[in-house]
Amino acid sequence: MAAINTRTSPKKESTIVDAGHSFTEENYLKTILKLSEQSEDAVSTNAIAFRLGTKAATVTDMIRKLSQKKLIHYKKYQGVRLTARGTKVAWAIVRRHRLWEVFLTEKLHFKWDEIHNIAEELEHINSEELVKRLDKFLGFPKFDPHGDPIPDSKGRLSRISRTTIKEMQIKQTAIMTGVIDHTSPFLRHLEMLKLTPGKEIKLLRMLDFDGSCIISINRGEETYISSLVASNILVSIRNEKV
Amino acid sequence: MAAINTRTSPKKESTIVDAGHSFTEENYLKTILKLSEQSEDAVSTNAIAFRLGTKAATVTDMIRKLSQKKLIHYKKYQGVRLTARGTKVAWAIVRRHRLWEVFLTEKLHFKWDEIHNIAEELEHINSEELVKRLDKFLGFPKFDPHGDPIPDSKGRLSRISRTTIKEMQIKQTAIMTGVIDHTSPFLRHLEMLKLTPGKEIKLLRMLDFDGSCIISINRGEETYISSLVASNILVSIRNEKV
DNA sequence: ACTTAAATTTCGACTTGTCTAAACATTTTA
DNA sequence: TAAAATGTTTAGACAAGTCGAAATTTAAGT
Ligand SMILES: [Mn+2]
Ligand SMILES: [Mn+2]
Ligand SMILES: [Mn+2]
Ligand SMILES: [Mn+2]
Repeated sequence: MAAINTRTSPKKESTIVDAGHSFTEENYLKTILKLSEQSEDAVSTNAIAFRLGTKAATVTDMIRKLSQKKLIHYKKYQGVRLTARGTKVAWAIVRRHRLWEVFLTEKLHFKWDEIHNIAEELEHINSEELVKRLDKFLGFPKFDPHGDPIPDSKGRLSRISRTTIKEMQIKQTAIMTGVIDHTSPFLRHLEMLKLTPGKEIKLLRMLDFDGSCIISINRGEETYISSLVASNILVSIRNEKV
Repeated sequence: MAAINTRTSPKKESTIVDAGHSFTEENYLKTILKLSEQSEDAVSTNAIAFRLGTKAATVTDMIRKLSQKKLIHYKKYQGVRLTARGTKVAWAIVRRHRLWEVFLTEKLHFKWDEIHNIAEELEHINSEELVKRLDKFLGFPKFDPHGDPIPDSKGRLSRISRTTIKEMQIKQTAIMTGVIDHTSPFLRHLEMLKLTPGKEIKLLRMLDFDGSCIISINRGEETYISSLVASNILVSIRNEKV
């Protein structure tokens, strides 16, 4: 299970600011960003190791390196936080990932559960110009196929208020704008139900004893979804402030 | 000048046949293919080292590895040749490279001298399905932006007879179908002259004392090109057998 | 043939990214 | 607050890819 992925970019061109991170470094940065979003606390060694499928010892080494490069703040045993620079670099990677995901679905017609792994590789192609042109080619999309926001070239990202179906009021209407669970089985299930970002969802009933929901999609017939499914679907309710 | 590029693909999916070559291995295979095309002889260690910007010692190591994997034939001090399998793998990489080049020019509007380095990275994204869909998206192109043939998914490639302008007869007409020199300065020079694949070229005069040529492009006004330029432009003359 | 010269391989050695086992620090929990 | 559990770092090793220097082999020259 050795998933090695090294690259010492000899890119002398590219942006002066921040070029030359290996595949591996980039994956660590992205992972730390993801984990940072999930809680205020510093990100733990174990959490990183788990998400990356490596061991804690390995993470400690990389943490040292990233810290030396001033991409993360680190004090022994205290976990890590991205620096301003690290944050910028990490978002740039996420931007590339999500733009490629749009490309794969919109242009190559991949299904939304097939794109993640390919984008996981494409995101490391490190050319400022490539990303700029890809963005334009795709029409400057604001969200990826899973409903996640794509930061613009300056790192600004459209934040919209999102809750799960579970938190909706009965008879309330909302637009589906994303998923929490990104795994293939879940995505395929949603596709089967024709429950994809952009659809209008009205919560008709929520069953007391197991929390499952009856909804209508685009004002069509009633659809039953389990509590688990409902709690993994993100929706935006009109007229809501962030 | 350490241009490292490692990857041990943990791809368990993908084609059963031939997956799981590192970036580095792929670059060696492609290089050996290129050098094989330039002469009948076995490819020498030094030639590979030179093209890859590495040292002979390094090449010897990789050669052993590739040989062990049955991708090349190798006897000490005798140079290497691709096996049937190695040839297939190498052409698949070339195919990906050239398809991405088409994408970069046709869809992202890169100039033909800017695409090589980016394609050099994209070619290693190893997904059968991705390449298949990209090919379709691009309309199954037969040639890349430099006029080089793109093998189809079975490895078949359209061979057309090509010579340089220097070998044309006076008053003869031909279609530009490629370049020998692929460097940026040369490509930019040709672009400035509007001398790109597809153009109709008529050789009007060839000067004796320095071999420079006067040609017309698409029946337009006369254009002067040096002997060096003429010898680096590939053309196809109608009604010629391979 | 015998002696150079050139190309190739072998021999340590270094860098990245990884792992296991053992040591050390911080938290829990009784 | 002291012992136990959990989390993190250190130490030693390994595979991949690379290099310089030295040893070998093949090719050339006379
Ligand atoms: Mn990745
Ligand atoms: Mn996504
Ligand atoms: Mn390459
Ligand atoms: Mn090309």
